[in-house]
Amino acid sequence: MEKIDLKKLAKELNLSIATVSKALRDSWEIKAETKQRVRDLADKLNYQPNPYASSMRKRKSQTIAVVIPEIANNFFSVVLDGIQVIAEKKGYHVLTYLTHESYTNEIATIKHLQSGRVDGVLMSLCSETADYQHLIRLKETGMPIVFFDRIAEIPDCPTVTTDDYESGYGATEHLLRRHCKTIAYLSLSQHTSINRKRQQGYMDALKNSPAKPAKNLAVHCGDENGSIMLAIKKLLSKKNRPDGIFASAEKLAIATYHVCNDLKLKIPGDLKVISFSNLRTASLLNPSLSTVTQPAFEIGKEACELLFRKIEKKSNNYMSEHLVLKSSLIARGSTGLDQKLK
Amino acid sequence: MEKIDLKKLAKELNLSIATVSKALRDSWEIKAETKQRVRDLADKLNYQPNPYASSMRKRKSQTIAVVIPEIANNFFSVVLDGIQVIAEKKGYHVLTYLTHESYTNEIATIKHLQSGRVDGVLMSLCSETADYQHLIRLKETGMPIVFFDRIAEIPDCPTVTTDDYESGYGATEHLLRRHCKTIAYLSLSQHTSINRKRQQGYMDALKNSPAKPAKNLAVHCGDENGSIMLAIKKLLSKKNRPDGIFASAEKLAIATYHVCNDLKLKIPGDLKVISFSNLRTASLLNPSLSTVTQPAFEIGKEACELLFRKIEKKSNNYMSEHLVLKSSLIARGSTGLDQKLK
DNA sequence: TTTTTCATCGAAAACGTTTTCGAAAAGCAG
DNA sequence: CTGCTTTTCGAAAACGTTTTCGATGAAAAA
Repeated sequence: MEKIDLKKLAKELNLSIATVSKALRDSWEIKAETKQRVRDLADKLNYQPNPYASSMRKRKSQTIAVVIPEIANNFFSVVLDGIQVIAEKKGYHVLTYLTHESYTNEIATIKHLQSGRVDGVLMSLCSETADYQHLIRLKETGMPIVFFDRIAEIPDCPTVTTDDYESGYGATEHLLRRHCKTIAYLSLSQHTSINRKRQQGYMDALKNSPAKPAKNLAVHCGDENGSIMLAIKKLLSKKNRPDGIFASAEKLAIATYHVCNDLKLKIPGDLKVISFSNLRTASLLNPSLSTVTQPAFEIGKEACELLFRKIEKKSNNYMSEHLVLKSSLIARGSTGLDQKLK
Repeated sequence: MEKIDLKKLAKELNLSIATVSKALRDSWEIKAETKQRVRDLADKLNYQPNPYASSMRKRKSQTIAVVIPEIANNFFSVVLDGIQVIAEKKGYHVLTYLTHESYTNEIATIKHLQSGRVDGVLMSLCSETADYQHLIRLKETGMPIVFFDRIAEIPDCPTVTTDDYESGYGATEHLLRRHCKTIAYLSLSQHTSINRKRQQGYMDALKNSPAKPAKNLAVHCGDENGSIMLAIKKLLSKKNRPDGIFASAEKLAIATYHVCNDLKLKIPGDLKVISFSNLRTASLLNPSLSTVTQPAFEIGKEACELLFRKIEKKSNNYMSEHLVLKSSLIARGSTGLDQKLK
């Protein structure tokens, strides 16, 4: 089964390579009968054009890159699903790169992306990233970039986010309404854009509360399981431990559940918990987990569509678009009324 | 920021393109001093070789494809993680394609892969696939293919699987030991390789049981949530409904939990449940879910390493490798003793 | 000195497309 | 029949690399 290319088709048909090429892309220069002959043989021999030769000549790769911190994560995997759906519809191919929350990985990946391997980049920053120089350089090469969720504040870069400030405010307010007196805010890193907004929402909700809780407790736990468990265990072992936790990432809530099991703390009796999460099993947990759920699939789709708009006509790259989708707060057992007495 | 290529470097350095190219790949033909000059300028101008030009000339794309049914799935996303880790280590790029459990999608994707876009393919079949002609054709073009989990029985194709028969046997045995009298087996599709083996294990375990349950109940639920819920609800509404369920996919167990909530059935009191699953929150569910857990990350890594062995030396493609990893059965609350009386 | 070897580099072909431009043939009007 | 347009096709350049092979000059051997 030898590789079949334009030259072979041309020889077989007694045509030139140019004619075969044009026939296959349905050019008006070629008469209908010839087109049919070419297509028939191409189908018969199962001709598949070499995408790299085509990319080189057209200077378009029909490929986009998705750069994300991790893939084994309910949020990112669903976002990727949304991206794939749109990309496939457009006939584009998707290269994924994982930074594993490492800044140096992110830099290396971004640097490589200058090579022309892709026509555009969809990206969510890693938790360590505090400097955007590498991204600015990439952007200056003319590469279309769309950020989602963990965005970089770069001029003229479209973004797709959720209403993080409002969600943070709402989640905190929810805990306050459930009579929490001391509410801790848990995050992976203080560097990310989403953390800044969610934490600000948390702080403002506390400030505006009539109860006026004394202080605000923001704990940045790092992104590895070990440090997370340690930080939470330390937090919940203090004499005046919080009675409410607002986790800004799913794994923080999971860790909180485990720590509570260890420390024999009852949720929601001793501690109420609400978390940003896309867990499909949130309602089946013990107790069911109150969540702020982001529309991950839509985020992926919207970000991808925004990217294609950038790719297809660079004209409007002076007006940048910032799409903000709404998360939904779903109250469940983990912030329910005290069940200790049951 | 204009694109910088070999020609620009060559002109700047008063060298030929050939020399610059060879210097950058550290050829022995070029003297050390020249190499240094070239590298310095390349670094300074942030030169990134065009991968498509390189791919064309070398007839190697440094890219592999991963074809999977879905990505928003704990198992497949972790497998992908393992794949990415190995691929990145090898300097390879990863294209992912989702079939969304559709046979026609799978065919279209596989057909496109004949184009030379990738050097190898990692694949898990979609649930509808019962015919392997498209895969055989791809293989006959010389494309290295490694199957994992849902494999195709094709001669000389390496596979990475788990001990599905033994796990199916073990899970069923576990339910029997927990005094289940009527055990149902739930699957998405009867076509997949894993289903055949797991179901065989289930049936053999029933046959070898001293209690000798009357019949075996295998229910193929389809892969969409609607049909799954319907099938399970129907199963659990029968007069002589089963008192044990062995789910061969995570989403089947989730659906079972929801149906039990609807029908006011208690797990494990009225119904014991064990499931193939990679849920990280299995232990936090209500009740905690007994699982057969596959080593997803290792599956991804091993499959990818197998693929690279195929890519790097085609010599040993007569001896095919079939790797079988062990799943682990973790007994939890959902198959615990009757708690109805508590 | 002449011949051989070695070290270093460049010219050019090749990878498989796409596209520009010109050529040939055919149709048409005058 | 002549001049013009239209239709249909092919030659060749280009995309940015890699690699083969030959050229050059200098050093080593004769």
